[in-house]
Amino acid sequence: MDPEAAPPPPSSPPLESNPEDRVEAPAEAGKEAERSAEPASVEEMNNSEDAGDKKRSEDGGEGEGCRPCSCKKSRCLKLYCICFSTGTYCSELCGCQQCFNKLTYKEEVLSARKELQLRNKFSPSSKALRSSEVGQEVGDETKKSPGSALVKRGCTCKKSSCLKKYCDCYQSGIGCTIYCKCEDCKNVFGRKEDEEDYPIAYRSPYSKESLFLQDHPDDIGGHIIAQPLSQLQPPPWCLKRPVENGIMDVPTSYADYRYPRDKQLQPKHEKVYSISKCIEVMNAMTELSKNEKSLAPDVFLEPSNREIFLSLSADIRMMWLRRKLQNL
DNA sequence: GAGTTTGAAACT
DNA sequence: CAGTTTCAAACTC
Repeated sequence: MDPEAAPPPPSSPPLESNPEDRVEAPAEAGKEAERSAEPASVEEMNNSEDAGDKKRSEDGGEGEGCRPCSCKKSRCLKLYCICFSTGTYCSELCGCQQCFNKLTYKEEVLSARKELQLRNKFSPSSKALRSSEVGQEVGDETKKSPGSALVKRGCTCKKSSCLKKYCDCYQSGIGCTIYCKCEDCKNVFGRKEDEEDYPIAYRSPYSKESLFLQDHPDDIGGHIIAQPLSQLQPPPWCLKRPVENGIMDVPTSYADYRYPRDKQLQPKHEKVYSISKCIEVMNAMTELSKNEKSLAPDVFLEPSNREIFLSLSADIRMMWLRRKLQNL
């Protein structure tokens, strides 16, 4: 068979069905009201919806929040498809071909999901975590703790040393864990082998025994939560309580966190939230004027300011810093 | 942009 | 369950 040659919409079940089975109009044809006219064929559909000149913007469409895919052969009905794997429909942002992961083909999509669920495959994969929104449309299971799904699955990198985006953990900005089966792991966000080596401040607050077994609002399953190095942000759980005298307090809810407090942070804090790092990040903020940049170091004299500054997301960071500058 | 590499998913 | 193939994304040139 030639999947390139206008393969039919998948009959039920779509995933393993014979692609040569020609399928008539999509079952959810009624929903086609959204469109002015239903394409007569897949090819037409793709021509109309997946045209090469389609715009890729940050959001929009049915698959809002879905990271655009560009599947060619999977018809976006397999886990290869990032949109499908995250439980979202493909959108006009996607560059996929022969896509059936659309509301138009809801039945096919649901059928594909169901089949995977039967095989216990349709839980949010690591890919789901790459998406800005997870579990928009998938089952409750997905919504519960998507992060833990990644954690419990872990990565199995062999050649990338968990230093490239091939690694799900790395791509998600989290460290590898005991659940990972990676080889030669050098994940900069934390490594499974030598947990003792990476900064305590960057470790999960969970004890190893209880790791992944607890739910927490910010939990992504006990993984070390971190941002890409370029952003130099500490894990969010470090920010649960304000910094006092340069020592980051441990959240009360993490009372069972076993790492002794005296080992925590005092020296690490200075290192992680150093003035130089703040300035480094600030220098990259092109929107800041020279005048603002000259004043900002005064804000960074305060350790708590440094921590807040480095912890904030880029857009908020700017607002926060400007407010601080005004208050100087 | 084309070709290669990589790891996950699918298949046998 | 292990090995192989397929797939799409990441990466390199």
